[in-house]
Amino acid sequence: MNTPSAADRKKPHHHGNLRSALVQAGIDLLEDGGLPALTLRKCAAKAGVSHAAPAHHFNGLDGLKAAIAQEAFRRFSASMLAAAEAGDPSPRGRLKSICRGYLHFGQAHPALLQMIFGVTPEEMEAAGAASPEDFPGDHEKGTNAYQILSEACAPFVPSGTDPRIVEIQVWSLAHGFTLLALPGRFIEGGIDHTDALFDQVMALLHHVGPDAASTSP
Amino acid sequence: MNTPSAADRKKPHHHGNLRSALVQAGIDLLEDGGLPALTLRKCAAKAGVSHAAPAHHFNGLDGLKAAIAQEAFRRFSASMLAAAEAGDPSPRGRLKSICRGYLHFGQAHPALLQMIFGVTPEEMEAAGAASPEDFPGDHEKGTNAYQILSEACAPFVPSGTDPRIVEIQVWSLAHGFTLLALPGRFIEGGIDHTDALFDQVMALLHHVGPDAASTSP
DNA sequence: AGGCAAACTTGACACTGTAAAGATAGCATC
DNA sequence: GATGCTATCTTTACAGTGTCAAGTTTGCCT
Repeated sequence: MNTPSAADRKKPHHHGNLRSALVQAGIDLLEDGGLPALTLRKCAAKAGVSHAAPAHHFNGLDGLKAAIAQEAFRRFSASMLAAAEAGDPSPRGRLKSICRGYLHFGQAHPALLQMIFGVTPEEMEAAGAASPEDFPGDHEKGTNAYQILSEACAPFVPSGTDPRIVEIQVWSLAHGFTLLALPGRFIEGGIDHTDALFDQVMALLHHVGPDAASTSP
Repeated sequence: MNTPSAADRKKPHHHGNLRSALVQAGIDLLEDGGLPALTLRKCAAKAGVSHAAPAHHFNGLDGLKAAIAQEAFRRFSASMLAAAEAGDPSPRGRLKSICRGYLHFGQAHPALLQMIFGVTPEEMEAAGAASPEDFPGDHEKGTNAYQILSEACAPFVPSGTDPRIVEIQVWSLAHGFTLLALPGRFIEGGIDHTDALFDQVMALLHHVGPDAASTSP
């Protein structure tokens, strides 16, 4: 009662609901301007409130960053899920689609990806989460990015082995390539060229799983 | 004249050579305290000079960050080279040693790795380099990290294919895992546990090479 | 109606990067 | 050797940042 279930819909007095407005403002700032453009005061200005208002909704700048990372993670998960359901429904096709979605999200929203995977322990603590596990919310349905990946990897896990091995193989490959191919970074070339290279690199996954070399995609 | 061969030993008047002292101070700051602890003024204080001194040696904060990234890249390369020469000299052993060196450098110096691969175009421009290619210096010998990796990958490149495919496969896998296994991030467990997991994940590389890449897509 | 807590605002402070102008030291030239 | 010159630093100042403490408003609850 005194604490109205925290994550419940709050009905703030002045502003409709500042919290999500500030998060969206922060994402906007972030998308054009990168990390250094994300500022408490600019977010406040963009939302039309005083410069100290964000500090009450989030636990300082770290809290805002964590909240933005959570929202970005939500969009990231949705993006991968959409890519999975739009592509080849076969197990291998689904896995490829997810990895492709991973890459494309990174190309389209580099700052958000940086936010998701660059969140520091202090920022997570500022958001109220102690361990990285329970941090990115959305444990409920299959909307968590790691759950999506995990389920897509399941058909390729050899019986009797730890599923996390295959998962991390896939995850590392997609994550590493996506980061290296970020605009202006270490892998040059346009998006189309990067896409072709990505396919060739991801061919390594043909050898993942029990029926590895035998099945043809 | 105006630029006395740039990288040459300068003989500053007051301080021995401030430039490298500032870079080292920045690395120290970075190693304990992370990115937000890296500050022009703190570097200056640590080097015993005025707070505005660094701005003349580097092109503002971006230039200092770029210089630190270059030095970190140099150490990173040396670390991988040392790991390669200390381990199994067989082609596959050498490749594994390099990847292991990649991981261990990330565990030991997370902030430096973040610096190396997080350097932005603006920072590179502030350092005088226009494209990411010519940025991290040390093109001369085999001391460049990418050259080291490239040479280690060479035995596994199928004849007639682009060497960069295998290189990026290996690079993405090692890079992705290293970043995900950074302390306090997404892959939990102690260093020993992480090492074991790393070996299992890197087993994917058993399928890299001429016979592997011949599979039809 | 009265109080009360949450949602903001206002004002201040320490710290940051950056720029302009002044001091200092080594070097070259005459 | 004296003179000037240039790079190296220092000093001073300023705009912008996050954060804290206090005040003000607003809506809800008793």
